[in-house]
Amino acid sequence: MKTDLDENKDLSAQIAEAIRDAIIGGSLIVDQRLPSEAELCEKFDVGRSTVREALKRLAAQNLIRTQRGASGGAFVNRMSFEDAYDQQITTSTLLLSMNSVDFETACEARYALERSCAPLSAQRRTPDQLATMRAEIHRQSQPGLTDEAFCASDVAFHRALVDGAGNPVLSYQLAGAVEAMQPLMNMITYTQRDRERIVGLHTQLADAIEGQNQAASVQVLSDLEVYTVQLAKSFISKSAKKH
Amino acid sequence: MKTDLDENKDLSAQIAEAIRDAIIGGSLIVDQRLPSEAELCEKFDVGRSTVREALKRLAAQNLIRTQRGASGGAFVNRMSFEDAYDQQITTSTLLLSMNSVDFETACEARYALERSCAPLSAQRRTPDQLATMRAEIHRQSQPGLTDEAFCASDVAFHRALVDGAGNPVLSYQLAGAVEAMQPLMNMITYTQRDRERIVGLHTQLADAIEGQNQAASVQVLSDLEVYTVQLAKSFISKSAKKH
DNA sequence: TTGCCGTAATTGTCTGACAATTCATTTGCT
DNA sequence: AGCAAATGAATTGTCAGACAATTACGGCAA
Repeated sequence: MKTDLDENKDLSAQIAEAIRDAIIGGSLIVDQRLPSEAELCEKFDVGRSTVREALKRLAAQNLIRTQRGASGGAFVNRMSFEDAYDQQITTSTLLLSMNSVDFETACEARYALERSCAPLSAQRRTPDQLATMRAEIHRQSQPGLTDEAFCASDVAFHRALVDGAGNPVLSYQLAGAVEAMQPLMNMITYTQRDRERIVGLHTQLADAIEGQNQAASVQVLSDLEVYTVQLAKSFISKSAKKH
Repeated sequence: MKTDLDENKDLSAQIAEAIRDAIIGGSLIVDQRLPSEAELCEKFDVGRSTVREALKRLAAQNLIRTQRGASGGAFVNRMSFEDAYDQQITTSTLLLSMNSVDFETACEARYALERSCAPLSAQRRTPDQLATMRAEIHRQSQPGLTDEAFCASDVAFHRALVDGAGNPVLSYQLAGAVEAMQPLMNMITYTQRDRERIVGLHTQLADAIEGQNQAASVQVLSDLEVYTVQLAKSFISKSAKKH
């Protein structure tokens, strides 16, 4: 564990970085116990609050967990796929909302990534995943569904598609792209006709996946992208007219 | 800013979450100043150390920055693409190293994602990005290059390819996939013959991108994936034999 | 053997103090 | 008047000490 420092930053940031490097570099193994706060105080020659702030920084990144009591302490956390999903979604969402990424750019990225999963999903999707897709399509056809619920179902549908590729690394990478778009999609109001069209495309997609037709699955996703962009454009021009 | 709490967690975690939600939800705008630590103490009715630990958690996620002095304080940070890159890479690296994701799975994800960028890159790559690709190919041909430097150049080459798509969201998403693979790739030793083969494929890829040949660029990436997996397999069996 | 209790270790929280930094204001000198 | 230096106030950074809460462990008694 390195104990030297980068100048001009908080002590707590320097200490957090040193420990972080030790974890990433492998000198601290998963589930290994870090020295107690008191020991870290001595080691780095700082007060306890400084050490604690450093540990909280690491905890915020899911790098460690803490436990109270005797034989408690801070332990190196195994980075779970679930934790990684969450971080990725938070980061992606903020990135899209705070950098005024235009809808088209985000949409292009999302569908490009999704198209990379489609062929794999056509090969490998489980019956369960296929059933999820069908169930979400059914939900999307229900009249009286709020726009928000429609969007949520849309996300669930695409999640199932992505998970169908059976590659957890892909699922993780895609989580951000798909979920982070939801706030943007939520701003759109869907007419009955829009929904019918989307449900139609989703059905085509599910059919392609069920029939293991890779080319068709990719093609439908492209169609869906075109339609989504068109929807967003007409929605934007409509709300511009109201002004 | 919500002040209610989820039970059974640290106070500092609850407070951090409340503020985080406020930022994500938009009640706190970019560059807006948070209340001072003293004010937050009153607002949440906790001690100063608790508030500080909460703020450090947020700082660790690049959600806020702090400044000392009068008219200092904590300010909502604009999530930059650069910050997001870094977080992505750290998370992805830990995910791969701590979950014993097998090489083939990681590789499949990486090339699937990269193939989704290739057609766009063929359309839009700037001369500058093309020049970067050529330069890295040249570097990779140099004899006497260490394996590590060869890998680093490989990453730079693929980064240029991905950036060629001209979609910052894609670049951000891909950063993790490409860079997080590097530690895994670094474990492989490349013979002269291996390098020649890889340089050959890189050249084909650069040619396809230069000639705006989308289909070819995708095909070369598939070839590269097959070859990489084969390399890794033979390397693994070799090091198994040594045991 | 089993259950209870006390002790020690460790993190969680609070309080108070001082240092360091930054900005605004005032003071003093020319 | 104008400018420079000193002063003061607000704020975060760090430290020290105390106590609470939680947990593991060992000893003791029924």
